[in-house]
This record gives sequence, C-alpha cells and structure tokens, in this order.
Amino acid sequence: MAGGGGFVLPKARPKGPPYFSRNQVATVLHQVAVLLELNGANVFRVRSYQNASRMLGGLTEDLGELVATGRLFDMKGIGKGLGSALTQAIGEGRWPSDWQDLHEQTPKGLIEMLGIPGLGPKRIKLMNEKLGVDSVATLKQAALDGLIAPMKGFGEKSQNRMLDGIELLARFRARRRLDVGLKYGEAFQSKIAALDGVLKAQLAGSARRRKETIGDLDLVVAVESEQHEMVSEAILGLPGIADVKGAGDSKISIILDTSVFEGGFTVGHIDPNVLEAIGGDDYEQLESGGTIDAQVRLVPPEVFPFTLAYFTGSKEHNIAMRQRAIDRGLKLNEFGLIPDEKAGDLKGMAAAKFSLPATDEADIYRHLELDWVTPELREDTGEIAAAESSGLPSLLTGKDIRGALHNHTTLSDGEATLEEMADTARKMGWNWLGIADHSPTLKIANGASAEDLLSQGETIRQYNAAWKEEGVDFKLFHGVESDILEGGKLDHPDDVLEQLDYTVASVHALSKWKARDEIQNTEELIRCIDHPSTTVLGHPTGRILQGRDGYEVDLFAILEHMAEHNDEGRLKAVELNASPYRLDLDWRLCKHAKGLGVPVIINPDAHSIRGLADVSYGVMAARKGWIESQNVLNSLSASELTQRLA
DNA sequence: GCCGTTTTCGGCCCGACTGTTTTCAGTCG
Repeated sequence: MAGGGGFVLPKARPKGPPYFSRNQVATVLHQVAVLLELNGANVFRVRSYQNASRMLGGLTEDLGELVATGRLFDMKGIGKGLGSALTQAIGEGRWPSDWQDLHEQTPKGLIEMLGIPGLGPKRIKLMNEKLGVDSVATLKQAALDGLIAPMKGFGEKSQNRMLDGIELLARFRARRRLDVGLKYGEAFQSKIAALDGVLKAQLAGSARRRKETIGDLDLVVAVESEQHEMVSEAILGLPGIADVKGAGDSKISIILDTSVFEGGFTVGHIDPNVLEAIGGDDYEQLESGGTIDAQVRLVPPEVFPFTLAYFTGSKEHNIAMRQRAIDRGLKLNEFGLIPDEKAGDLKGMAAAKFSLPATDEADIYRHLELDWVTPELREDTGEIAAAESSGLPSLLTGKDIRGALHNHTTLSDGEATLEEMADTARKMGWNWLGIADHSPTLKIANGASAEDLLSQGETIRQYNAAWKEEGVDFKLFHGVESDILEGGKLDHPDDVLEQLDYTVASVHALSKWKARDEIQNTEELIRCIDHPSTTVLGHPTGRILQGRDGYEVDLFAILEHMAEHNDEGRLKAVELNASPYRLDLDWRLCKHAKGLGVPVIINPDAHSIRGLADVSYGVMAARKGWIESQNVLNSLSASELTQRLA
C-alpha cells in the first residue's frame, strides 16, 4: 500500500449494480485481511481473504456479471461466506457490517506500525491491548519509556529493534523501483561472484522476476560446504554493507548503501513532472543516501538450483509448485525435491541428499512434468497450467525491438535534437523511430504549436527522402503526444492531426482526472480513443512508481473498447510506457490486451538519447505480461509499420 | 474462510532466524 493513513471502505457508485469495481473489491479484501490480522483472526481465515483479493484482482471477466449469474460462487477461493458478502456488496452497494466494524474500530496507527521491520500483527495487537499503543508515535514513546521490555515475550533487544525500525521507517520507502534495485543487485552480485570459493552467485527474488518495484534483494551463492565460513566472512567484509542484521550458517541479512557502487550513484535525467511526483529536488539526495536490504544464501552447488528456484518465488508460484510436488508424493523445498518415503522425519539439508537430482532449474520443473518457466512469469497467474501443456509463450526479447513511437526532441522538452535522436536509434540497430513531441496545452513541457509541429514534419520528410536515396534502411515517423483535453478532445485541430503519421493521446492534467471517479474517467478516455486520429493511448493510468497512484480508470473496459476498433480495422494501440518511473500499462494488464488482440507499443518516452535505452525496462514488463513479439508494434519493420499506420 | 476420489472435519507450504525462552512464538520470505 502506498502512502500512510488508514483504510477506507469505498463508497458505492450512484448507479448499479455493479456498485463497486473489481479493483475496489480486491483492495477491500486485502484491507480486511490486514485488519483481521491485527484483530488476531485465524491465519488461515486471513489467507482466504488474501487469496480472494488476488484472484479477483487478476480477473478478466466482468465482476458484475459473475455476481448477477451467481457464478461468483464457482470461483476457486470463494465459498459461502465471501460469496454472499461480495454478492451483497456488488449487488446492493453495502459492505458487510463486520467489515465496516473492522474499518471503524481498528486504530489507523496499527496499520502504519506493520511497516516497522520485525513487527507483526500479533505483537502490535498485544502492545495495543496491554499498553494502549495505537500509533508509531505512541509506540516510540512507550519504547523510550522502557514499557516494552518488561512485557512477557518481549525484552530489551525487541524494544531497541523497534526504535531502530521506527527510524528506518521514517527515513526510507519500503520498496525501490526496478531500475534502482537491479543496479544495487547487479553491483553486489558481481562483487560476490569475484570472491575466492564462490562457484556461482545469482540474483533471485522479485528483481529476477522483474517486478516493477523491489522490496529487498535475494542472492543465492553456490559454495562448497567446507568453504561456507570463509566465504561468509569475505562477504561481510565487502564494501557497500551499511549494517549486518543477522548472519547464520546459511543466511546473511544485511543493508546495502550506495558505497556498493564503484563510481558513485547518479540518477540521470528525470522529467520535471515525474521528478515532482517522487520528491522534487530532494530526490537525488534521498537516493544517494538510500539503502536496500539484501539477503544472501550460501548453499552447496548440488542444492543451488533448488535454492535459486525457491528464493526466486513468487511465494504464490512456490505454493503451487509445492502442492504439485505433494500430489506426486514429493516434498519440494529450498534444499531439494525429496520423495516422501525417503524424507521420513529428516528436515532441511539432512533430507537433501535424498533429493531427485537437478543441475539447473529446468530439471526441477521436468521432475514435476512441467516446462521450465522463465522467472518473469512465476506469479501463479496461469504459468503452471501453461507449462504443463507446452503452452508457455515465446516471450518478446530486446532483439525483437526495431523502433518505438513516443519520443521527444528539443522542439518540446527533450534534451536532444531530432538528428541526435535518429542517429542514436540507428546506432542501436533500430529500423525506425517515432517522434511525438508535446502539444501546446502542456506549457510546462514547452508544448509545440501546430506551425512548429508541421515544420518538424517537413524536416522529417526531408531526412526520410535523403536516407532513401542513400540506401539507408531507416525511417522517422512523425507524430505528436497530444494532451487529452476536456471531453476527451485532442489538442490540435483535426486537419493538423491528419497530416501526421500517428497521435499518442496522453493525460497530463492529473488533478482534474483524480477528482473524477472511475466511470467518468473511463468514458472520457473512450471518447478520446474514438477520435479517428488517436493511434496510441499513452501512459494509460498516469502512475509514477513510488510517487503517486494513477487516476481511477477501468482499463479492462478501455482495452475491450480498443479491441472493437482493431477488430474493425482501425489501429488503436496501448502504450507500455517503458520509463522505469512509470511502467504503465501495468504488466498485469498486458496479458489482457494480448488476449483481446489490442497491439501494445513499448515506448521509452525518451527525453534524451540515453532515454531510448529505457525501452529495456519496457521489455522486462512486457515479458512479465506474457507478451510475444507479434503482440507489439515495436517488432514491425518500417515498411510494415507504415502500412499499419495508413 | 475455503476445500474435498483419504470430503463435511481437520487440515491449510515450510524453514531460518531472532529473542525470548528452558521448548517456543513471532516474523519473514
């Protein structure tokens, strides 16, 4: 959950049913799960709410229809209780009274306290009951007054750890963006890999799965058993370690800071409006004083594939894999895949010597009658069923990218000229590049007038003609990034837009969109998409990772609407904005776009020549969203794209 | 709260680490 504060139950829509959206329902279920935990509910009951939240959140079917037809009750994870609660909420616009009570009666500070490392719902509840602690501030006071340590089950160390944790909570955000996390992870990985005795060191966890944000880093290191101690000490002596949180036989838990980077840490160019959302001018300083938690696991080489798979996760993928193993009379854990009859009462590493052998992860999947699943897909969103039936997608790679449509030049707020951008794209081996500078309304980004825009088009035509003459296989496409104005209107007259190759329509006046509800925003976007000149819907939600949430919009409905246009032969593509600050379209929705046949265009939204390289983050997100090369416009050649845009 | 061809009760993934304990609970991933 981004931001502080407590949980609020959303208000019902004025018209219904459905009175609540899928996103709202998923969020509420998640919140109720957290509140139940804080109220000491049965852990499995809590898990039911979490499972239901995740399942419904990823649903592509219409929730209102599921309720109306009663098919909601057929969904795995929805039984009598949750089924009737949700039927009432969605069908009548009333949340169950016990959910309302939970929201009203749980002090908001308790939710915030969950963010303190080492502090969970049980102890928060206990301190709330015994000491009346109901916020981070009152907890801090209680700890300073020494009231925590004398409590049964607590002690001096717990009390001090809480104070440290409060300090940490105040200083840093809980998660880091993918680009930042990968930089730390790769820097530390290469340092470990270079140590004597290290056979292999690999980044696992959410960084390996290419999640858009990363909580902490997981590194799995293969070392012969007799050298564990030596390597462990060597790791603890590496530069970049700000603090050691714990170090056992097989697990080292540390905090890294920017001294892990040889050449220091720089953030590079950031769009002004993105910068504003992530903390303005303080951002670079915050980042250079930043830290990230890391866990290092040392294992003997024969166990490495199991540990790597285990710590790559996701948790949900692991649970499904484990269940699959159980169904086959096997036990899967981070040490091996062990037949029940051999495992006996042996635990952990002791049982590992009876494991089925694996030289790499693919062997583990093979033992469970599955194709190897690429880490990006391990989110338990259908990859196991696909791996069972040889149905895994052949994912997009960086090599498939031949160009991108949404890039800026000095005509608006870019740092590089048209020539420099084209030159860089050619050097990257691209076949084409699209230029889409800002439109006039966006004054902060120096939006270009119609006259300047058309003059840019003339220059582009001249370049294209010259390249053709020289036999250079490269083409510039001329477009615009048009602001979406009131009523879903575009920011240039139709006769100007008609002279362009394409239009990327994007929302920038975010405050207006945030003030409206999901239905109004969705209708507004649909009006814009219906404009004959709109080719691409740019950064569809306007979110800035670790900065601000996007505006409310029903992207499922938007994508379905775009699909109708495409079915009738009008190209309407959805942007996957590749800036690591955005990654918008979210990967969770890529699969839906793919299923509907809505083309995805991965756009770096480059404001400099360096910015073009951001397309790699877009490829990561697209892969995570099951995207194959034929699902993106980026894989087309210049001549193929010319035809599609005609 | 959910689930079921070992079904309507008794399970629910599983292990490491920490700090508190004299054998374990809480937290985390």
